[in-house]
Amino acid sequence: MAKPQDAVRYWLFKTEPDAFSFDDLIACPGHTDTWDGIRNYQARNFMRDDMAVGDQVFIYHSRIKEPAIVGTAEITSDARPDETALDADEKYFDPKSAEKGESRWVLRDVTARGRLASPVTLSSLRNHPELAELPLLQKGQRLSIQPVPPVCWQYILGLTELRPLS
DNA sequence: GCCAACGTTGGC
DNA sequence: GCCAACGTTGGC
Repeated sequence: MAKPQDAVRYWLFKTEPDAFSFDDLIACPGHTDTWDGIRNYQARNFMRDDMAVGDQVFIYHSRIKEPAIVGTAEITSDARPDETALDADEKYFDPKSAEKGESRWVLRDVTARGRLASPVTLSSLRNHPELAELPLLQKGQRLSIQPVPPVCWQYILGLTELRPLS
């Protein structure tokens, strides 16, 4: 019997598609890119401490007319320092990290795995009492990286077809 | 574009 | 260490 810490975990990553969309991730070599720019301690701690290679991720498009989960991805690297925090030309430059010469933020590689046949919108998620525990649906939450309870992961995948990428 | 919710900063 | 001011997020 697998120990709990060996279990695959599930996550939800938000992104604003105008800045970086699921299709942008797919367009990367090997469907893989670094998930950088996380500048919130709780989100960082999830990424640094609680994820493992092989964990599964919903990619969620935020700040658009119909926010929605659009695809899945997989964590494909360990955490490493997010050096974009040290570069004053970067959007997510962090003066405090630069001052120390050491980034306090981390990133991981993420690889796109499958596209949802139809996006599962935020408003549709709210229609399912089975998803009451999903952090995304809690009032006032705005973490860009959130855990997804395994039961919710399975339930959401049951709402539409997942088409694996070649 | 508005604004509620929430996180961070910095003076004291 | 408190907390007011400020900045950001993200649904609507």
